[in-house]
Amino acid sequence: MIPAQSTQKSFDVLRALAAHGAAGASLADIAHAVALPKPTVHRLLAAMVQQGFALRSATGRRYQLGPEIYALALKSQSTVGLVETWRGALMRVAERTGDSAFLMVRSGYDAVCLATQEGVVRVRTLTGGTGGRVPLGIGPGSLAILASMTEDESDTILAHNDRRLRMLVPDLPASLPSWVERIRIDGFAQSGGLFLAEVGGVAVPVPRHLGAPECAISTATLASRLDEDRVAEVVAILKEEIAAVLGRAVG
Amino acid sequence: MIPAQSTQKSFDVLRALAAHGAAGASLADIAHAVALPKPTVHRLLAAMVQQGFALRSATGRRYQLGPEIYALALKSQSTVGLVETWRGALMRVAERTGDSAFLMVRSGYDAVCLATQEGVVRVRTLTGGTGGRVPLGIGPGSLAILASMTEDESDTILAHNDRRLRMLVPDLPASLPSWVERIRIDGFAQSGGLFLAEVGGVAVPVPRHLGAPECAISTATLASRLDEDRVAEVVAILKEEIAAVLGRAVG
DNA sequence: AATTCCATTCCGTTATGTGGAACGATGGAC
DNA sequence: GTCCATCGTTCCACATAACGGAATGGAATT
Repeated sequence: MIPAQSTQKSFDVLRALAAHGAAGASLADIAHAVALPKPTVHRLLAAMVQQGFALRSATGRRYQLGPEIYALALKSQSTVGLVETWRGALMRVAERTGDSAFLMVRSGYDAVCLATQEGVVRVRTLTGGTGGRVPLGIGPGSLAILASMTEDESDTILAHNDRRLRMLVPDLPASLPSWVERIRIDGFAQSGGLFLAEVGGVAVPVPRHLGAPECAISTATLASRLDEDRVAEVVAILKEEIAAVLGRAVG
Repeated sequence: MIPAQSTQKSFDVLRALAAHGAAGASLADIAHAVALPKPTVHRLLAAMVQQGFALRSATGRRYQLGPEIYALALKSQSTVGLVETWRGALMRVAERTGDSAFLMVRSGYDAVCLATQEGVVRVRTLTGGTGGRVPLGIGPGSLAILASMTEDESDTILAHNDRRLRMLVPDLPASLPSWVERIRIDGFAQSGGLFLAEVGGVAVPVPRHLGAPECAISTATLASRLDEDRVAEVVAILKEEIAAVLGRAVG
């Protein structure tokens, strides 16, 4: 494994802070979320507060993300650029399909939602909106991202995520890798209704280009709206809009 | 000092990544910026790339901030809320004064600029725009933030930043603490033209409220536009707009 | 082809983080 | 007002995990 294990702990704490809402989280909450003893988390949080990565409430019993994260994000030109690049496509997809559209990007072993465009039809999604995350391996956007990598890469990630995925979805299909392979061939991913039965979605991977991370454009809508013909229709729209942004055909 | 020293190193690396532009930074660049040996930085970056906090170019020789930071920022409700809260005030300040207006917030030992509203007059500022940072102790916004803390706190921070401040401004006034004390009494801070001679600015601290971090609203303009009367005028406008947002008088 | 700069791996050393246990603070119930 | 449960904080002996100098491998530049 890659070294710098103590670093991981801080990162896990950051994500745990993000996962809790505006109300913030107590030390015990976070310790539980990251499965580390309280003294360890206490030490990490103290350092993070000092550096502006975390914020303590006046009472001192609640923590939340600090302004440093936001300030760094403002300087993350490549990601800001990515969002700007695709916002127009999301708007057109939402307009043309009537469903909600999402920009999903790989971040470590997760897919995160960086931008959303609500359509006429609004549903509760796996990620729960902007900034939400899903382990790579579940959800159309997430699967499309896996399909945009080499088989080696996606297999490694799926192996790494196995535990987490099974925790979320007990009856996980036996062979995700072959499912991903199928997506590579088809050129799109479709929600299997595994997680939220009423909700369905479609995603098309964005072809790798100039140092940008792996990403995909996806939609979410009511499962009942997604018969076979409609899937083909939505996929075509996604491919058109991606092609329009990249200036070349997507296939 | 607070423990978790290895955590600090990752944070320093993140800031170094942010400081470099869209072009990214090489391993050697970063190692130099954070004053750590290459193998150490290499290890940290490997972990950060794996977690999505950093991004490697296709060639593998350039690093930049990854999407994880942006995703976390989207979930930093308190900071997002802060920016939303003050954006209107910035617009009105820029409108009424004709100068540029800034929301400055404390983040660790720095003041960071979270939002900007350009006025008719545009100048180069200390922070260099949204996401920019300055050590607490220099610049009107930064000084106003110090003035909004207890004397103990501001003195501790000034002592901590002494080295960095002297590096930026060789002829730093002997007693910053008493200058800050003065700002507490006056209720506003004014740029001393220490850094950029042609540029001047004014800042008013936002009174501490409901768990929000220390912050201030500041303006920047041509030094020539800032005679004594004008300073009083701009300060009055800042106080009015802050009061309007907080729903109570400032002063 | 030679040179320089940069990234990467190795590995013995030790500084660093670790976390159980004990303590102290806080707030809610009665 | 007292008791109790929960949470946050400090301490410290211990072992792990990070460290970084030196050597190696690659890539770009002359």
